[in-house]
Amino acid sequence: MPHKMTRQQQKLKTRRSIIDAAFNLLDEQRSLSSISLREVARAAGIAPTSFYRHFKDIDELGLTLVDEAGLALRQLMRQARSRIDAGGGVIHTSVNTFMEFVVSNSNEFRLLLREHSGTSPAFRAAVLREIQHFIEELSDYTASHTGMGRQMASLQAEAMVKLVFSAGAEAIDASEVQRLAQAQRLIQQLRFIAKGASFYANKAG
Amino acid sequence: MPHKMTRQQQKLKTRRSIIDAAFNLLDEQRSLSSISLREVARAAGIAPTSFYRHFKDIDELGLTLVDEAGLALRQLMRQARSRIDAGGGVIHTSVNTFMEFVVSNSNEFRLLLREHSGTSPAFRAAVLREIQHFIEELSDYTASHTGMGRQMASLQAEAMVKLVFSAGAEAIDASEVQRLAQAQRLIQQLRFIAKGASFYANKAG
DNA sequence: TAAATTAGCGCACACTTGTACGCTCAATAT
DNA sequence: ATATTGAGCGTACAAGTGTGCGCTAATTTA
Repeated sequence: MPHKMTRQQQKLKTRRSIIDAAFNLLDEQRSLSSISLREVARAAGIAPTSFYRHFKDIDELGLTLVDEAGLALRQLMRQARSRIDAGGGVIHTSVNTFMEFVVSNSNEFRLLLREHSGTSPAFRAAVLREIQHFIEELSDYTASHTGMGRQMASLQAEAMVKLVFSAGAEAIDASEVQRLAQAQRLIQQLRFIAKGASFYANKAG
Repeated sequence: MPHKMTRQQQKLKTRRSIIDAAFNLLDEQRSLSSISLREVARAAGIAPTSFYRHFKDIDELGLTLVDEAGLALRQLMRQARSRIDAGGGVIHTSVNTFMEFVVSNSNEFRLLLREHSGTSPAFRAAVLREIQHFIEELSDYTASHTGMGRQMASLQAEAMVKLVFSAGAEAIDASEVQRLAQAQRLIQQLRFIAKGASFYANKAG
């Protein structure tokens, strides 16, 4: 029973329920471009026209969702880094953390995955920014921890992130045991890259 | 001026115009789930209801498109193999061939790319089959040409194919010069994997 | 030649969609 | 205490959708 609420608080609460409703609609069968304004409004418990009090478009809502999902992803990265510093292999820890994210925030990850190759240029660009961010941080980490040249580190990080996302795409529909097997494969593949990159770094800079 | 035509020929011709119309609708802004039956019919120059004489669903048409795109991809693979046998590095030749495909069959590739992480489980499965096929052939090739164990070859092939598809996804929206730079990066990354895989293969089998 | 088949069409129907417009009525500002 | 604001609602409309039904006209079969 909410006792009192300022107007702004109430508005924020409604906005949140719109966002949450949209996320819940984004299950394995729906994408941003296939959910309608009315559908979201219905799920959020407001009139269709009230939607406009919060977002000018369905696209504006979509960008908000991408941002939120990207934020969750960045939080994951921080979490992974702290675990690494606490011990445990870099690759192993990162992969496990990532897989946890895919499972526990599956709708968020699905959104990023889908809109990465979706129909909206704006959404694609937004997701790409998130991934670039991801690559950059990993690249910095690698460069500073291995003394590898920046260009090599960047190549390695890009390849790794792409593999991780691909694996995540498969993991999202997989069972627990399939996911574990996939994680093992991924870890080995990332080691290929790490090994190969360090080889070429020592050889040709 | 077509002089005469059997009924079957005429029907096949109409079917083809439906398929072609659908492919043409699948530009950078549209996906299978966002094109409507009426839209396809309009583009094909037939009445909406005539569509049903050829496909029971829009989904049935979708599966046909995925199959056709996959077929084009397989033809590409054959072409790449023949070029390899004629000399030139395996990786280099494969990447160039693939990039050519992405450019000259961009709508087909886009279809595969998009439906790979799309909303329809049936489409996803269909695309996955095509990719698995791709991986398997590369895996066989690697195993027989390097004497590497099947499991290692499979891991390597999977990683390579995933990287290639990721690069293709970026190449499709890129300019000529960007594409060339991207191809260079990809080639180097594939070398990482090849090097890493052969290292682990010699070490632990 | 007569009968059967069938690709393609037009009409109709019940829905869903985005959004313009004007109202209410509670929270805020004056 | 009074005036203003603004979140949320209901109504309405034009446009689009998938698809059932029955017709035509030409090809195929008998």
